[in-house]
Amino acid sequence: MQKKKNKTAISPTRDENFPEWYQQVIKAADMAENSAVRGCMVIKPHGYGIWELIQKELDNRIKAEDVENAYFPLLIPLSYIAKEAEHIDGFATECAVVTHHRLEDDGEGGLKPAGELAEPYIVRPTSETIIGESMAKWVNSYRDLPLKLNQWANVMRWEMRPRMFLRTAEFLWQEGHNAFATAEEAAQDARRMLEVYADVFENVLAIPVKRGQKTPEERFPGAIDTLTLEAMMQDGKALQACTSHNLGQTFSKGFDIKYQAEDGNQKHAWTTSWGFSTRTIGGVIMTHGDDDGLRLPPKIAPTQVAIIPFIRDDADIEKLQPYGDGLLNKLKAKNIRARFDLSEGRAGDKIWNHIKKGTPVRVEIGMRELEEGVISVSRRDKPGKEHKQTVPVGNFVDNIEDILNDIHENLYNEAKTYLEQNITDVSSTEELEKFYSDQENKGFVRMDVSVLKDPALETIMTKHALTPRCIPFEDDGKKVLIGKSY
RNA sequence: CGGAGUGUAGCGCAGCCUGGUUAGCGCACCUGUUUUGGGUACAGGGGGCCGGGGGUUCGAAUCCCUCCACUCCGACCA
Repeated sequence: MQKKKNKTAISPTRDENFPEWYQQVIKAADMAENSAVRGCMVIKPHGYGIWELIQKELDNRIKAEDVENAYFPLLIPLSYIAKEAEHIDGFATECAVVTHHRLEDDGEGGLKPAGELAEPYIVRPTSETIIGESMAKWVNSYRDLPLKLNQWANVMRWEMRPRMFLRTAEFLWQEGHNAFATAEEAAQDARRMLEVYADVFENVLAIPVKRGQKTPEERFPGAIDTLTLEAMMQDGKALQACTSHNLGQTFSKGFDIKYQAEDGNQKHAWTTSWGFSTRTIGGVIMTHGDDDGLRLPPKIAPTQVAIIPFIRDDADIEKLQPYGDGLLNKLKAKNIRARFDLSEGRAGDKIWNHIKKGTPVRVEIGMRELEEGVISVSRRDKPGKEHKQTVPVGNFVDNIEDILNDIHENLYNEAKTYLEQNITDVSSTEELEKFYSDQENKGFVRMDVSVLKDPALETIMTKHALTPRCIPFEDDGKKVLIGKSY
């Protein structure tokens, strides 16, 4: 009867043990599980359904920026990545390397690699190099620019410490790669694509973010400028959500992406790259989840409205089925992702399953509702049956978009309040030290950007595992946010 | 890759220290009855290479060695 004592569907609670809570939410929501390969996960239908919805939203926005989708190979010749010193420096330690192309009998009942490759391939950790190689071929004149490409792909980084969604050895993402004739265009592009990401975070995922610039030490290997969105998880740690890089001429020089300008001279292009990954799903969990599990913002909920029948006997089903189907069809006609759950099983269990999976709206129908032409509506963002409301079917159908929007707003505002309340202004390194020495304190600290040149900073940062998260645009580059991060 | 911990049924755990019947419990699952509006109740039942390999022993979930995986704290990173 332990479950009855627990008022929460997930144990431990966030307060008791946040990392363990995170794992349990993923399990309870049936989103993903570990695979036989270290650091790699199986994304189950509910987790992948969320990713597909995120993809659709982001892909539409990317296309609206006149970027075209393409696909580049998984394997990259070793020589490509070796062309750019800074780049290889950043990724060398986490590259998977393909050295053979055949298997043969090892004489002991097993198999061994054979057919050693003359030049090994690496499994892409990112694709700047192989795309740069193509761009060099495709760009001849200033008329070929800008060239804007995106690919949806998997990449592999051999991580030392994998965590579901947040840091897996293989992950899914989109990587955009744009090339321009001028430095200004590239700089603007990096900033614009960051804004596309911010739009997805705020208006699709309901996650508030701080837009800003990375410090030089935190830049992407090979970038001259890295822009980031930093989100705050419910344990006060930062999650670097997305990054957009101004690569300057690093890769255009490394791969000879040259064009003939109007004046007839050969010039190197200016490039950007920008990525958004499945890590985001981890951000959704840690931003919105509660002690009953996942809470999904409606725009990425595979099921937005779950209709759950309360059946006493078989005679009920005959009457409730048309009632539920009627509601289901009306919702579908409005492009609401609704499901009518007529499967065998107890209504209470179905309710809890939807709670754990984060379904935004639950509708209960029974003989009681049927007789009065009403339904009972519960919202995942307002837990507890005291918030359950009984409304006429027509009224509910008319207002469903508003309800979903309201849930989105509510989740966003809750997270926004948390973010702002957990940013503390601090004016000296002594205060910084004092702040993080108190275990009760969490979140980000905001300091004058000049602190980055203070020799006293590094010791404190190392001691408390802090990093500069970003130099936010909203403070005109005068401030820096510091915090612990994932 | 360093430090710490954990691997026993789908999930959560006990048993291990002090080796010895058919390896237990709760939830989930199956059958039946009973119930039905935030996880009904009772009864019966199915499901385990006790993470893998090696060793010690008459005998290993239990002791020793060694791999592997997972989790946490770091270093590194989306």
